[in-house]
Amino acid sequence: MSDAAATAGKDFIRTIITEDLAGGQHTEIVTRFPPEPNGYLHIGHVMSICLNFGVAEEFGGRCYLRFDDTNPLKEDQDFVDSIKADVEWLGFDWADRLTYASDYFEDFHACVVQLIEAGKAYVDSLSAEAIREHRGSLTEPGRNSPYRDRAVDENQDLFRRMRAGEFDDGAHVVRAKIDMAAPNLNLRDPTLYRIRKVGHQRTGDAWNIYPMYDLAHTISDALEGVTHSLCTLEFEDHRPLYEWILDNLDLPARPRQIEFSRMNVAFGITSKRKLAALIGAGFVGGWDDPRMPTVAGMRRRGYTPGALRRFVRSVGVTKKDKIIEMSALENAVREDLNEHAPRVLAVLNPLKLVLLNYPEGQAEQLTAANHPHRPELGTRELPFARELFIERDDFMEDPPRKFFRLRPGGEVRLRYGYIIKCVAVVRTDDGVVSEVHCTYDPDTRSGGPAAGRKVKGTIHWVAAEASHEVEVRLFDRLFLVANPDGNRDGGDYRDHLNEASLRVTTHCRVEPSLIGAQAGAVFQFERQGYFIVDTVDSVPGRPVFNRTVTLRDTWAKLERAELARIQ
RNA sequence: UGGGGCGUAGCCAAGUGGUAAGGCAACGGGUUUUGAUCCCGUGUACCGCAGGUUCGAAUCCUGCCGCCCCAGCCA
Repeated sequence: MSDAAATAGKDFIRTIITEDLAGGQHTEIVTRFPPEPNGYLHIGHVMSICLNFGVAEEFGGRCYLRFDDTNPLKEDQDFVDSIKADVEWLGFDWADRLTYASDYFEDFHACVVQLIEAGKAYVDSLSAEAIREHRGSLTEPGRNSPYRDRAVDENQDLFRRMRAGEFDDGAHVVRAKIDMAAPNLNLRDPTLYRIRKVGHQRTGDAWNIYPMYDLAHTISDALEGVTHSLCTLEFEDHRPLYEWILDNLDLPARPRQIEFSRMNVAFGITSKRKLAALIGAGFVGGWDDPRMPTVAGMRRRGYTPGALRRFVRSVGVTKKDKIIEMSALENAVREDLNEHAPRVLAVLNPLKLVLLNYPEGQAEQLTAANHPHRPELGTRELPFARELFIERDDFMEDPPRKFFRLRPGGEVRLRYGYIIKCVAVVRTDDGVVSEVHCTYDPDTRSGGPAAGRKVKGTIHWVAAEASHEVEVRLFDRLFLVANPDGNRDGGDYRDHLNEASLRVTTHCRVEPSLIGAQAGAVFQFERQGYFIVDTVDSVPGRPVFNRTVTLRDTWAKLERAELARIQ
């Protein structure tokens, strides 16, 4: 168990489960994660996955991965595959508990036959519009359908013929007979089955009718022996219907539905429809675009399962609407990556640096640690030479106060190498600095006689010859406002798109050890951030890097504060 | 104006009658050949508001206010 898990405390759901176990209501806990295969999993789903699989793990129970495939119009096998891959990647194991609501189509059908027999369900032949009119409104009760009191035999016959495909879509529907005046709209004779003469990705042409969510979900839970059916707040209103179904059918178990609030992360959206629209409009490259809040996107971005699980754990489970600040997610990512990512030297925006007193043609290898706190991760050799590249941002001709990187006449240490002093600047015709000339102090090499000499700053570098040019992609938030989904002022989420969310740089320079990096490998580019070798666009010998997240940057913060002060 | 939920610091979140944990953020400081990491330290949160019960209430009662969800043959 991680530290985060240990300090997270118990949420109300785990408290209920603990009590149910202690009180003998259950001897084993069974949960399920029931996605509809109609889109990619996103950060919000991660919460539900971690809760359901996590609870099963912690209490020694079982968790089903069940696809809620009751609407063949919207669902697709591709999504099934991506969801399985995502859950697995997050580190959860459903073992032999991979199921589909469609596995139970025959059971749902039998249940409805049973309800009809008991006079608790009927075939309605009103049109969809008429049913809507009869439903009433939030403040007015509904009216009974003229078909509500059809004879049991007629209902059975009609339902049989619906299944047989004798009617067109929309001709009939079967409804639960509950109460058209119920204040809870879900109880105003909810639809249980509808005709849809379309093939299903798993059952083919076997069915002409398909069950609705409430029926399918409740019965599936019961058939699988689910003890705690955990879902999000918007289903709270459905609980009375969930219980009505349980009460009126002869089922092998009685699950309890418990609702918790969804998790939203600021500056993002999780609506599948809107995410799909971003792809459709070409604003992002696909479901796995590293800027997407999808599991696939975050994976490609370099977020790790450990980071995501840590994050979810730190947020907690409650019933309060929440929008978590990005910093909380980034903190979890940094915590995880800091521990695991090997350090490496790379220059994002190169500026040529020449060591005037370093012998022409000389070259040497400097030893660098792969991780500052984990010596067992070893060291590597860094080629050093007369001509180097440093980060353009690490040199300023006329720096502000407290800038302790390189400046004319100033000294700085080259990471793992020597202390150097800037003696001259070369510029192009239009005045931009093209080269920095320095001298180095041979005694200050790491491990050398004057290695202990203190200078204010240390900067990273790469040898000019013995380094490689690579493409690096820098990402920023997709939206400019914290709650783009909220459209408080009638605005649309599309009005808030961050046009600068992707920056591609092709002239970055990395140390030679990186050239053979495997796709998916993660590194810390010292002083800059964490990067992953892109799994889609990298080719052997030519890695493309995605920046997962920057390092914390107190200098940038100082600069911003200073800027704010001046203005 | 029907029903269902929720309201503890900027964002999360403990707490369930005995006088407000923790994390993130922010702000100081120490260590540091990553301005990273690590380590210290800093918050009067009128516990949505107003009444009430009680020796004592974030916790119990009443009223009010604010926010979210529901009128798919979607899930």
